[in-house]
Amino acid sequence: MYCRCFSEGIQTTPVNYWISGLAFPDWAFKAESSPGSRQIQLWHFILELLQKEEFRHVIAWQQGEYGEFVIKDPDEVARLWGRRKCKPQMNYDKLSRALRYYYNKRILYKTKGKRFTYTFNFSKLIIANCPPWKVWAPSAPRLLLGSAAMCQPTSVPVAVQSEVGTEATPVLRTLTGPALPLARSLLLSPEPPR
DNA sequence: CCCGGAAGCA
DNA sequence: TGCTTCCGGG
Repeated sequence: MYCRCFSEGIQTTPVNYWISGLAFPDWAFKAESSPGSRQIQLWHFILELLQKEEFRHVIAWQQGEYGEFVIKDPDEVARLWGRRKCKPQMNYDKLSRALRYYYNKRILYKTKGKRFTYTFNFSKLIIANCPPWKVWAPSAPRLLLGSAAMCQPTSVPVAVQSEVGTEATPVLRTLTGPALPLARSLLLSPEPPR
């Protein structure tokens, strides 16, 4: 039977994604970035929900750890995910199992003690989806601390891209506002907490 | 709730 | 490969 649920729920938005007001590289959201599967990825979908204000009562970023988010309405998130994937029997139990598979892939980790709360590992997410032609040569001087810094995100503030080659910490000092968290995530997170 | 093994599916 | 489904266990 033909499934038309793709047209329902959340629409697929084009370019320029924003997370809590800061730019996020568009290639990180492209399904083509993940070889082998052109289906929508769960982490992609979660990011999509988080990006939209109309779902703030369902899922939202949490103050505190950067990348930390809370699923305020697990049933609704599962319903929306099931709609997108044409799996009407989806529920939070199954969805959370899929999220748990991200632990070993280091895309997500659980914030223990906090209910329905997970944290994105942005450095892993970016390095895993950064196209090869945008990854700097390994022979290039190790200017930054983390492996994610090998990437050159397209939508990151110009100040980061241009000055990132000199010194890391002065750049962070010059950055203000919402750009800071991403810069910190990229520059100061060599390896995420296990 | 949260975890992760196991099997199955496209 | 990236889930989906099911489930025993903590």
